Amino acid sequence: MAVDLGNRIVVLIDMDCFFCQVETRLKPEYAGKPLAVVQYNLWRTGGIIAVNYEAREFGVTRHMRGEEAREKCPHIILAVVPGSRGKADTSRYRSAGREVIDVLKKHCTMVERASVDEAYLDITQIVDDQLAKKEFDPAVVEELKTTYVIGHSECNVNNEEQRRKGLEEWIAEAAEDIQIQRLAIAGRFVEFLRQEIKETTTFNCSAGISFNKILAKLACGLHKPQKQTILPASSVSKLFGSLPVKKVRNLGGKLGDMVIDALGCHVMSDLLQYSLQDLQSRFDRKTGHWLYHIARGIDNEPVTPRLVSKSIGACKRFPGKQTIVKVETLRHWLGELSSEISERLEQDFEENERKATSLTVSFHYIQNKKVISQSRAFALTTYKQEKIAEMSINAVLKVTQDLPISFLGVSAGKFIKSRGSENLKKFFKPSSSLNNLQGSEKEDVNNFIDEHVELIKKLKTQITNSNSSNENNSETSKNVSIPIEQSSNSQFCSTSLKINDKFSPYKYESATVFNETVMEKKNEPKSNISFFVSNNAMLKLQEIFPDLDDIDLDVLHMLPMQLQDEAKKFLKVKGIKNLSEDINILKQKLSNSKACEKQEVKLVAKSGRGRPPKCKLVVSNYSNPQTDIQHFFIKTGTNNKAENFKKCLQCHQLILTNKFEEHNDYHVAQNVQLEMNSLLASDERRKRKLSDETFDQFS
DNA sequence: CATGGGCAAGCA
DNA sequence: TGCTTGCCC
Repeated sequence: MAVDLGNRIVVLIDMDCFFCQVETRLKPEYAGKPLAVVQYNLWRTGGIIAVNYEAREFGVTRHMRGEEAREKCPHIILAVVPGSRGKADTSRYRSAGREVIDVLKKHCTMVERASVDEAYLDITQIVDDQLAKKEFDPAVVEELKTTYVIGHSECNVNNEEQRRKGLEEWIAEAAEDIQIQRLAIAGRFVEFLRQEIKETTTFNCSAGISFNKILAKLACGLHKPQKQTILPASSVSKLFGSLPVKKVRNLGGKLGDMVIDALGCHVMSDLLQYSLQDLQSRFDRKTGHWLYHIARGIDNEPVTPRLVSKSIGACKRFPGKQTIVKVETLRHWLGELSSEISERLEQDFEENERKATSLTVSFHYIQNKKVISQSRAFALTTYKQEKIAEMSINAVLKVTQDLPISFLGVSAGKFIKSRGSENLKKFFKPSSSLNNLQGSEKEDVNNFIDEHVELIKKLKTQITNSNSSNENNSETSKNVSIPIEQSSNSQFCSTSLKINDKFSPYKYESATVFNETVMEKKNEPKSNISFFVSNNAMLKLQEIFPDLDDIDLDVLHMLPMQLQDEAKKFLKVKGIKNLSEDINILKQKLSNSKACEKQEVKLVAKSGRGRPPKCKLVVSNYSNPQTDIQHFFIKTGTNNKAENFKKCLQCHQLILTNKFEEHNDYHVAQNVQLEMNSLLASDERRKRKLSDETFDQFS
């Protein structure tokens, strides 16, 4: 029978025993041997946080101490998480996780980083495009070399014969079933992705392929490691007939216990007997609604494109005898935690061009033998370690006085884009490095300014006009842009500024020497400001001149030769007439989008091979993707009629027809933003040291 | 004496 | 904003 779970194809990519793989890449001699990763190793040989599959054979699991693991498996290797500032530091795994994300984002625009080693992908468009382009060929079965299909082989067993037989049995029905075709094409694509990950990072992973996040996640876990699993809609009911409630994402904790205890539901299909009203009365409205639908395999949570985390934090527990009782000790640890996040925030600023604006200090203290958890949040105006530490210490002491402290955490979040506007002025204004420039360089810069000052003023006027129609003082805004090019193989020509850490707004006071950061072209001479030329990026003139009415000559003097050349090229091909046309289109777009609150107009230089570059305008934004996009979605429980909705081809959500255009703008903007981020980040990473890492084959 | 460190999101 | 829950390794 036909089971409709919607038209999305959602994938979860999940690295196999990730921390173990990272350690094995560093020390290839670990390959093939039982291995666990522990945090700390003084007390009972540390706590195990990851176990490889060789060690699992011996019954070693997480939640064990290193000691216990040694009892079960005497030859086990216990790799210790690096220690820094007196605490475990997991940055090694975070950057390894980024490598994986970098591979994924090359092949898919809708990637949501769900954890350090997991990502959800919405590949609906990719699959349907492929299927539209080329008729389905059952021979794809030959490319599904590590694919299992639920309902056609036993779960939790990796048996090649069974796998192959089940797969062929399933594919045999493909001719009459478009959903089989779609999933098979998806499977082939995911095989490809996993192979790409393997080749570029050495890491193995598993994947789940289905119609939504919950099912993809579920499927992924059923044939680990190094396998991928397709969960067709028609197999859901059978699977749920024996699937323990707690195996489903979000039901692994207290809610799952409540479902079991209050309803006596032990497997998912037990939930089917309850009506929506039943569930909503026993739980809250939202939870009841979710339970009712998830019991039927329905989950509408969209894959929200996001490659970076929303917060950066560091914390440490001080259990038992280690509880902090002296102010001195408190100062020490908050100093260490502040130091770590300060460093990580600076790095994040480099990689992601954003600034955290909020700092939250969390702490647990003990009063009357009870642990009390509290947190305090502040505006974050500096990344200076001393300031962060001072704020944190004051906040904690104010509450705890002399009470013992068992936990400390510092976390920064509420990021805003740091490009453009006043932040750059801050970097440059106090700079004394102008003196470091050679005479000829100065001259070049001055010529550049003279040549283009009129043009810049005109641009400024246009930009201001465009912005004034949408004045709003909200600090968040929305990304709205005009598509630059649909075809994927078209060439773009662009230049973008990249500020390295010495330019951080929080460090500029002490920055007198500027490091060079040249991306893409490795042998370029050193310069004060880094930049890159890419074949598919965009020129962002306003980043160079954030406030065109208030150009600080010192700023312009600092422009490197390469940038000047690029800028000249750009400005020569740039015509005001062209620009004003684009601004008109832009204005029209903006007036349609009431969610757009604060715009920044940027120039995008586009050039095809053998034809002159052309300019387009892009309005870029500072926004929170979730909150913005969700306002377009259907509110469940409202009585909207089907004809009022239109389906979005990008995220496959039903959108209110009258919001559709706005919604679409969102995606366009998001894609541009993602592209920019990805370019900046990958170039940044390329220059980062990888020397201590080895790329030998993982077992 | 004790998995620990780390993320995201929901709720009031 | 502060607190809790859930999940990852």
